[in-house]
Amino acid sequence: MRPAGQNALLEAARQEFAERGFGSASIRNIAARAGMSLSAMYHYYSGKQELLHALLDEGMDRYFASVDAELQAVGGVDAAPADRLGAVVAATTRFRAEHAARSNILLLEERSLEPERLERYSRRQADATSLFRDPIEAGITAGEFHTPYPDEARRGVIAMCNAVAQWWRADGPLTLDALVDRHVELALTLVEYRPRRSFAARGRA
Amino acid sequence: MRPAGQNALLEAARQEFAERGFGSASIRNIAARAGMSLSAMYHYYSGKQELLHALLDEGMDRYFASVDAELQAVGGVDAAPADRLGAVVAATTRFRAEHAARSNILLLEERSLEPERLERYSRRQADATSLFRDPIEAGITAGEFHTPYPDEARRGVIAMCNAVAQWWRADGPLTLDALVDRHVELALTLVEYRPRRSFAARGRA
DNA sequence: TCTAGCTTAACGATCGTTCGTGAAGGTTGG
DNA sequence: CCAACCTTCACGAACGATCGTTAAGCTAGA
Repeated sequence: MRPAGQNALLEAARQEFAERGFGSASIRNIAARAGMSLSAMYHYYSGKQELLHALLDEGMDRYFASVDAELQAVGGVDAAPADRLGAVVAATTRFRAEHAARSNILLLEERSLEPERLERYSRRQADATSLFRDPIEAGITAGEFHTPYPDEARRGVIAMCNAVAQWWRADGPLTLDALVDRHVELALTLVEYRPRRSFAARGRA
Repeated sequence: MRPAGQNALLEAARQEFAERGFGSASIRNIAARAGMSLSAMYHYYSGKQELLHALLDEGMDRYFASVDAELQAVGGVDAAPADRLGAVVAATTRFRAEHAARSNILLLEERSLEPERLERYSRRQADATSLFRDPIEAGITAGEFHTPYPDEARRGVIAMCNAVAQWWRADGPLTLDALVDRHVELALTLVEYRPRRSFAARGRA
């Protein structure tokens, strides 16, 4: 369990970074938002960079946890490719919407990381990419996805999900549940999902 | 025609903003990159904000010019919806790739604009959105696009195109021409483009 | 007594901006 | 023709403010 002060600090930094961007954010504002003095912040984090690093790490942890949970819910790695891709798209869309500030920092502030920290972050980002790549390739191998461009389709699906953090609003006309469903459908459309017909088609009209 | 010093200034600011972000960018660095003193910069632009504003305006001008040219090439507003959407997707993809720095500033630095300048920018952004919306709705009306979710499909297409500015590299494995073709195909897949069969199908096998 | 948690005060650096100056060049009035 | 004047473009120096960071010390609980 994290100390309460540390949580307040992370939350304050998240808001400040998301609103102004890392460069324009001031650690004095962050400390004030967290209800503590500037130097108290230094008791928990050794500087502005480490604050960003902690935010990115924590955001990644949460994201992977969300996707893993959704993947397990549909049966894990043994599930059908369409179900796995659907789970990843659903979890990602939901995460971008429910954690917009977190997501925007993850997506936009990569360039503010110092080189050695960027390396670690890039590794985790590659892991996130393969969450989409694996089921798409499995679907193509299984003959259920027919897109001729799996790489570009994957990038398209990821971009569609990520963009949610920038436009979706809880008080908007579209509920999150509806959006998630539509994104799953659109993703399957993009990879040209057409399930193989069973040789013994049962109960046809 | 813009003075040479002004062009050098815009180019320098574009690089600096794209690399570090508006907040972390220093106008001293920008002036140095442009090969002039800090005060000389103030002769052309009244401050950091106006530099950003000029960049965004110039970027928007160029983007609309690119799309308009591509639209005219396929026949303008009278062209078939699929051709119009294809033209917009092609022009946008190409612009994001060929003007990555410009595009990233357009896409990421909106939040650094002061309120009154943001208003103008948002208006132009809405115009850009309707470049995609109009042909998609025309395609649905014409019975050629069958997606049940035109709004989300539009957002997906736009996000796919925009993401190009963040990942495509000229020295990568994928040529720009090939990427443009694939994006057009993927966009038409996403809106579920299925051209109406002619009542008088000619020359069928 | 020790330490975790927090304070105020201050450091040097850099920030965006402003000021005063002046060289160069064209324009105008006599 | 010349002198006065204006505009354009550029410079170095300095402004006050804010930046990230550090130092030294206080306080309460174990």
